[in-house]
Amino acid sequence: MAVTIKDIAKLANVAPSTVSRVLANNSVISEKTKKRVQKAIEELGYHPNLNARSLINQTTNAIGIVMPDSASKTFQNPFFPEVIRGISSFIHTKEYSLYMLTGETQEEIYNGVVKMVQGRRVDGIVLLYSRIDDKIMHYLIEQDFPFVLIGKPQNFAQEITYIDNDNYSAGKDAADYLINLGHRHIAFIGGNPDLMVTKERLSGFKEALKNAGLEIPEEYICHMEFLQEGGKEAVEQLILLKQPPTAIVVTDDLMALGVLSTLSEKGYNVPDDLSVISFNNVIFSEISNPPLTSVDVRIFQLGYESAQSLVEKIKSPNLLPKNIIVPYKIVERQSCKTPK
Amino acid sequence: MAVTIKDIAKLANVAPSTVSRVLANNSVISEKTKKRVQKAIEELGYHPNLNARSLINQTTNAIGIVMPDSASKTFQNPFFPEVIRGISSFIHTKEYSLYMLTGETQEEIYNGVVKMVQGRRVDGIVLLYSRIDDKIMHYLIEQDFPFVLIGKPQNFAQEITYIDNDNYSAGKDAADYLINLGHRHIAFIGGNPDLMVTKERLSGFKEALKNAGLEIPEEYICHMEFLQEGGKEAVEQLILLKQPPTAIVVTDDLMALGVLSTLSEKGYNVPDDLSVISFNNVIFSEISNPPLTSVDVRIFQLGYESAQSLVEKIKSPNLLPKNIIVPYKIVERQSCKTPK
DNA sequence: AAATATAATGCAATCGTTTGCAAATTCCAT
DNA sequence: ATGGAATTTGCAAACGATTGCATTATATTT
Repeated sequence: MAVTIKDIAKLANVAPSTVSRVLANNSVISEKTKKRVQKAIEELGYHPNLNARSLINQTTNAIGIVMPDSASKTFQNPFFPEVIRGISSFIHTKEYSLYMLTGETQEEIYNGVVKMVQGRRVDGIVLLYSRIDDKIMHYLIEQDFPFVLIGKPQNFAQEITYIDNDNYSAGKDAADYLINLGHRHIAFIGGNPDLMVTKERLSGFKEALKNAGLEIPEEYICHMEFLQEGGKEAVEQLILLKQPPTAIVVTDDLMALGVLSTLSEKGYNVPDDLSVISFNNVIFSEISNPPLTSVDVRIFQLGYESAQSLVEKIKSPNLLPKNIIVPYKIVERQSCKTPK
Repeated sequence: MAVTIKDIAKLANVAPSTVSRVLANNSVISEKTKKRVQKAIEELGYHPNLNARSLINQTTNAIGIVMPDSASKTFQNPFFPEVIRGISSFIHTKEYSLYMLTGETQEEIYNGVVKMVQGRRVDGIVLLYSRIDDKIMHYLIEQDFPFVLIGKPQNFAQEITYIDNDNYSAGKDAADYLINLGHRHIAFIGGNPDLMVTKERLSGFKEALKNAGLEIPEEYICHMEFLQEGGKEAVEQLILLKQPPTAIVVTDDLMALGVLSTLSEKGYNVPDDLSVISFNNVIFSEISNPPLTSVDVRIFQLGYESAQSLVEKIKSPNLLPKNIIVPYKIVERQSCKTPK
């Protein structure tokens, strides 16, 4: 049987309440008994039962992180370890711990979230994605449960604390980058169109082309899975067009990898025959062949800041929502070039 | 205020104990009241408070996963997301949830572990690494707390449930692979020498060279960080030797990446000037330049099986320990070749 | 030494469940 | 109708902490 506060009390010859107070470093306890109790704690190797504590305090000192659905696929994307790293890094300074929720379907995750929330397992939640019309987000709002969003919410932007890049501008900049290189036929390969990132980057992309007076044939816009295979499929379609693009904006490095390898299989050279720019600048974008020009969105910082905002929000629930926009930067490598 | 079992009881006009029993689907409750209670639960959107439950049941339905120290670095290695994916995938079928523990120093993690364990936050733990003389493992053994190890324990192998590859043989096979290609000067770049993986792969490596009657100059054995930089440093030392190796065994793909890029910086061609074989076969090993010949250790399966063993162990604590050896396979790509 | 003020401790209720046991209800046979 | 068994339900004590309030011990003043 585990050692409880009562055991300490008995050993130190005080009441449990006294022990509790020395644990809380309550100043009302005399130095003498404080010492005595601490010795007992030391001796028995006591550690408070966190469940009991949570029960009475209505607080857990844990935060939950919710991954997008089909975790089994999505976790392959180095984006996620990197955000988590950022989150971890912050919460560690605040003595919070980390609950992780994954799942294959949205339904499964939704159930996990209500269990977490109503079961009082965590004090707050960070959503690692922003999906259009997301049931989970609605639920959290309705429950008035502390949460922050990595990404931009579709609605209620004023009422939600979120951490994001300016993905619209980033999409625009990426496209402009290619336009400035002289490209006139630029395609877009995006991930799940229900995700706000995809949407935003796409509208930025379109805006840039429009400003430059360029056409956007419908077939130039593809939406695929956020994985290598997604990139592969998209490329296979694009190169069959009568007027294939000379450049592609890809919304995710992992997809870009698929693009690259498929292109090389089919005998195309990047960047000589086709330029590719992508997003996230994850660890392997510099080691691909050729190294990818990619928009660095500072994933770690997204994670770190989101955790920070969440903890703030937990501590002061009626703080006003805030939005943090993390800067991005195009890091140029060797996958883009002026077209022939 | 959250809705509790008492609210349900009041609404359904029964005692809390009755509600509890229908929740547990206790057969002693009549169909009629069961229906009534369920309706009330539905109506108020009740979900049990998990802390209260844990407190009385002495069980949490959560497992903890413990990362190696310096999480901020180590998490960059795709090995970890992939094990976690395996773990997640299993525990999801069992309605367990996931606690994640990271930290910069071993001390920090140790404290996290005792907090988790004594604080009764989790029912069991999976250690994602095996370190020589690991304080945390000793603690878990001493506390008789359910845990499993990914990797091979240094001692007590009989008393600990662990999931591992046969890293000794894998190291041997990797070296033999190079030997069979005709290499006579083979170096070894390993990660932290305190980790059992490193140790085992190294002894396999040595055995192979010994059997082939090859020398192993001391400078041929390097121990570095499990990161790209580690690979970089090692290479810089190796190429300065009067007799530089013609092939290298690297114990981790990420390090191998550093090896590859450094080699190419210095004007060496892989595999023409130097062969490289590494371990883990993580996602990017096929997209590096050149694609890496790597020993696939089935990371996902390591995770999946470990979770399964842990849950078994939690449910039947006096089950005998067992060891699961997951098969590995060398997947040949383009980083190895017969020396000139 | 008594009265009062102050500091230190303890009592007991509480958080939201579960569960052994007692009490109440229903059922059936007489 | 009545007794007794079988079926349902409720009471109350846990689980291990925290905390407002009462109480006791100590210090201060007269």
